[in-house]
Amino acid sequence: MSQATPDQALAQIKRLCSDLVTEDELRKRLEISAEKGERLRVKFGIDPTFTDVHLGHAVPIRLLRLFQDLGHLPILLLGDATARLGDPTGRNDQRPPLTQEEVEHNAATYLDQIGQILDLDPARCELRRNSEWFGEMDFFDALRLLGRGTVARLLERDDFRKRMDQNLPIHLHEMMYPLMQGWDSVMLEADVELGGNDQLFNLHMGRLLQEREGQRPQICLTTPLLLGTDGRKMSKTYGNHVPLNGEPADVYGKVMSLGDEPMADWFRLATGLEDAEIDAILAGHPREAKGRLAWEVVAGLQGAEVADAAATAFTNQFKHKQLPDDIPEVGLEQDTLALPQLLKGAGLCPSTSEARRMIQQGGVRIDGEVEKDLGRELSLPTEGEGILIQVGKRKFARVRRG
RNA sequence: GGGGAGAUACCGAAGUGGCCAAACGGGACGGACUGUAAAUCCGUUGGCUCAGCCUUCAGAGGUUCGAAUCCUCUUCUCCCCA
Repeated sequence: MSQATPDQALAQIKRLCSDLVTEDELRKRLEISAEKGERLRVKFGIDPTFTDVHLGHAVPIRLLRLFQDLGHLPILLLGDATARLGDPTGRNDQRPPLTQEEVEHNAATYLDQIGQILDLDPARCELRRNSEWFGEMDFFDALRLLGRGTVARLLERDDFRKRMDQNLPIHLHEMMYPLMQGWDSVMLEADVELGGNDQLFNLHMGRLLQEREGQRPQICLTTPLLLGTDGRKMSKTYGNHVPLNGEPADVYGKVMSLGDEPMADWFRLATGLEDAEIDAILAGHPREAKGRLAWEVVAGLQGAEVADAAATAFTNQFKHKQLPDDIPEVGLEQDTLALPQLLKGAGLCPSTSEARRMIQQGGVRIDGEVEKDLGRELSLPTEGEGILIQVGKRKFARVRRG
């Protein structure tokens, strides 16, 4: 058990919270836990429907970590059963159902990434899968569970409501999700369930079902949404996410491409810094603050050394306009070829049309010199480092024959 | 089972016989500037052997000199009624 008093713990938890149902219940349960020396069972579920976990997903995981540090028991629930049905959240389209193999693969990848934040030691964390109980359920059990919900109640859910308004499809099995998620809480006898901002409804369902089963209803905690680099909700579909397993340089760069306004949120939700320190940083120069933010994010995932290296590389490349250290080398089969073809062949542009645009807009450099001639023919050297080609500020390659 | 509405490029959304490779907004990309891959401004945003050509507006046919636009069938979605 940690040294924090229940009140201190509550304050730390609330700092990362958007909704808390209810604060009184949580306080009481923290007090009882402290008295009896019992760990609270804190559930967080994640459906292994795709492979990348991003910084937005990390917010509830950080909160889970906080509970762990406060001496409670995180229960990481892999929704392998729910994942196999397809995931209705996020986008308005349902995701295709996955095979068991895909689910297993995703689950393994998830654990790797989550392990960067949470201590997965079995003594400190319970790892469960909801196929444990859903795998055993027969159709009649399922119907009984479905009977616990009503259409009107389900339509209260924001996501469903919106789709109704936009005349978008809602599939029948999607109605199962809140119920399944709620049933997970029953089976796990959760004291607390965490989730993103959009999960509040599903979390409530857990309370409801637990009450009906004669359990103490869980406390629902949602974390604020971390916005993506473009200010919209962070999502892989928008391409505005920062993947937890991304290249350090890429993660660092993505954080640097953030606007100034969202920095405060990012500091609070994506780093482990204290409020006072964050305020001090934000009071300084925005450029320095963002650099610190990027450093903290990378360091939090990969450690201080990696973060230092990423910071140095970034400064060199963008402030001092130096070449990056690791420029990919590409070998092409032709002796000579026109510039647009070369850019495409080297993988610097997806099409020759795109390549031509880049050239015309002055975004292409050959050995450091801007080249605007579309018809420029280049002969590739067979030896040595090759021709240095640069497209925009971020794409580099050394090209030679091979 | 009946009636109605709809499917447009990465996303949202115009267009309803030629002036449409398709307005506009977002995103993305390039350039300038800078405090950074911030902000702002300018530009680009189907492909190609690129002043020309080729393939796109859910899919398949058809009408027409000419179709994203009209007709038929198919697939999918939404609404109303039963």
